[in-house]
This record gives sequence, structure tokens and C-alpha cells, in this order.
Amino acid sequence: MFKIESRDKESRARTGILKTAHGDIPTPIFMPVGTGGTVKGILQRDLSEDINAKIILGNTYHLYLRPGTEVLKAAGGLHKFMSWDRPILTDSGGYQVFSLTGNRKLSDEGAVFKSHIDGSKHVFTPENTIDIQRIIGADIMMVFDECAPWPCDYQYAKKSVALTHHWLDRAVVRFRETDPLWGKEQFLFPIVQGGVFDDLRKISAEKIASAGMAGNAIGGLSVGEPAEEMYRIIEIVNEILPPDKPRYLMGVGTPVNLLEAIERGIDMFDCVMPTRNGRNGMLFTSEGTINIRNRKWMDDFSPIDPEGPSTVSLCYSKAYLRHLVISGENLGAQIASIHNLGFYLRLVEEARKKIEEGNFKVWKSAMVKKLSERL
RNA sequence: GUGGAUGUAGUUCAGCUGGUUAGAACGUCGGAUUGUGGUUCCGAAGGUCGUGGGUUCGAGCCCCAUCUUCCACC
Repeated sequence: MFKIESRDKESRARTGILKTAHGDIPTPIFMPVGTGGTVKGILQRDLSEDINAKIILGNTYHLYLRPGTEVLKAAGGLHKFMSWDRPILTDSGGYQVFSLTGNRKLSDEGAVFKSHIDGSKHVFTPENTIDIQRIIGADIMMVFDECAPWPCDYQYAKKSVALTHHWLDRAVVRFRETDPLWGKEQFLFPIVQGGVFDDLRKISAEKIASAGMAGNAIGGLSVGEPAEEMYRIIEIVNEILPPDKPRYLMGVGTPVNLLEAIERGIDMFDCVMPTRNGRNGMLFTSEGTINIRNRKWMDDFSPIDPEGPSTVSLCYSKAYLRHLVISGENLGAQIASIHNLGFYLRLVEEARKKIEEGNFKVWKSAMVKKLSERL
């Protein structure tokens, strides 16, 4: 399951190995988002061979709507379907039900929502989202939760947490009474909610910890609240979540967010930023963050990143990438995504190394300063 | 050669019977984007209304000339 390998003496940061049926994941780790059975624009081969992604995300909501559970079942699960034999984590679709579908109805039972593709009506429950994730065959499944918006008043957040906890109980029952379809062990991670309210977060963290799952997640952050609020909540929650299990901060974040969270004891991350923003020209480089669309890169023939976290970072120039992105060429999105993911993966790998070496804090402060520079 | 049409932002066009500072879309240039709807949102710059005259208190709009482009007919 999870084995802590080293701990930082000056902070909560730690390194570890998360063992799954599809391979070991060194932590801290960043997980590229591959919503619909693809990390947009990138070949599985490039993910594993070029930037060495250890685990990727899938999304229950999207995969359930397309291609649908029948196809996934016939394919033998998502790993086989997409020819990816490393670990996969699936989000339950909780986030999509609340962010994507305009009209949905919540009840104790679950969520009734309309497909964003054809308007058809569907129901997600704590039980059927487990069933779907069994079919997908995710190494790590997430419980169905409500990701409350921000800002959000106390009463709403309180009700939302209660609902999420109620759903957790039912999800755990279904998890225990079912087996993996494809013979490979699957974990279930519950999710701490509670907005930016300290007491709700404490109650939620205790509830989530008591479920006794293989790992735990923190959701409902980075939804618009100031970064300082997020860091404060992470500290409060991580005080309670068991230290011997991996902690996954959902949907976060910027490179600086990652370092601040690692320092506070987070082990796993996912975020669309390196890919989605990359497609739109935002590049994270060792020289600073740049908007490759800006005119000043028009005739800059230096490599995308001279410290090259991926092969594409070194062999293509800023001027060329600018041309591709501005022209809307697929290759621009591809190169930007590979580079940015490479940057994120190298960042967490370096953090891991620094924690092991015992000089994480010094390195982190220097990196935060450097990463905050906007070229 | 004759007749008709056309000319307004980089592009495609709107602009009522003449009335404040000529608009839109796209493009360009900036900014944003945090459990991906192959996105979305915000801001800015950019026009001597083909040219030259005229009528009028006032012209993108009306009149004359001229040029451009397109079409039709001899």
C-alpha cells in the first residue's frame, strides 16, 4: 500500500511509495489529467517514455457518458482500452456534476443531472459511481462527493459536508461488498470537504480518517479562495488525516501551490493547468512562467526550456512553439502539454530528492521565488 | 465604348428618411484560467468612411467629377 521513505525535519513534507496493482508510485507525485481516456494531445508512449508519468487521471462522469460502460466493459477496462498499463486514478464525477451540468438536483439519494452532450437525464449515486469505477478498473477510485462552490455560506457548507459524509458511508458499503472486475486491487479514497470553515474541515477530516481507507483526499479547495486560505485548511486537515497514508490534494495547482502543499504534508496532486493552460500558451519553464503567444517570443530561437524537462523542451524553439500555438496547430498543444507536464513531474521529483537529502526548505524557498517570476 | 453595381478597422460587413464621440464579428495585442465541454472570460489598440470638389447649421449617407473592382450589353 503506502510506505513512507523519508521525512523532512523542518516541515510535514515526506516521501513515500504508493504500491498499486499497476506499479509503484513515488510520492510526492503529480498526476496528469486524462479526463476522457486521453491526456489531451499526448500519446501514451510519450507520457511513459518522455516525461515518465507514473499515474494518470480518468474521469467517471466523462467516461460514463462517452464511450459508456458497455464499451469499457467489452474492452476489458480502461487500461486495456487505452493501452496504458501504469496506474490510473478516476475522479468520481462529483466535480463535473456540480461544475458542468447547469440543472441538477441533489438529494440524499444522489444527484440527478443532465448530460452536457445530449441533455439526457442520469443519476449518480455513491453506489453506482463505485460500480462504474469498478468497470473502468481504476487503481484508485474516488468517492462521490459534493464540491461546494466558493464563496459559500456556513449553513450551505455544513449541509454539504453532511451529505458528502452520508454518501461516503454508502460508498464504503458498496466498496466492501464488491470486488474488482479485472482481478486487480482497487483502492477507494474518501474526500474531505467543508469549504474554508475550520471547524467543518476538522469534523470532515475526522470522518474521512475514520473510514480507514488506503488513502485520503482533500477536495473543495482552489475553487477561488485566496491561496493563504487554502494553505491554512491544508494544515488543519493534515493535522488529523493519518500520516501513514497518502494525502491527495484534488485539483491543485500552480507550481508554487504544489511546493507549499508538499511542505504541509500533501503527497499527490492533479491539475488541468499544465495541459489546458499549456494549450492556450502558458508555459512553465526553468526561466519563469511565460505566455508564449506574446509578440516578444516571435524571433526567440532559444529552446522552450534550456533545462529541458522533456525532449520537446530542448529540440523546439520558443519562436516555433509560438507560431504553432498562434496558428492553432495541434502540434502546438501537444508540445506545450508535454513540456508543461514534464516541468511539473520534474518539480515533484526534485522535491522528493530534496526531502530525502534533508534540504527541502531551503530549496523550496528559492524555488518559490524563482517560480513567481513572470517573464 | 455603353449601362449597372461597388468602395467604411487587417478581413467580412452593419450604419434607418442627412443629426452627439462611425459600430459588430473575426483577426491582432495584453491579461485571466486550479478534481478539462479540444475551453471560456476580461481588457486594449486599430478608421482623414476610395479621391477631389459642391449643397447644408450639419454629409459615411445628397449632387458633380475622377479613380478602383465586379457584372451585363454592343
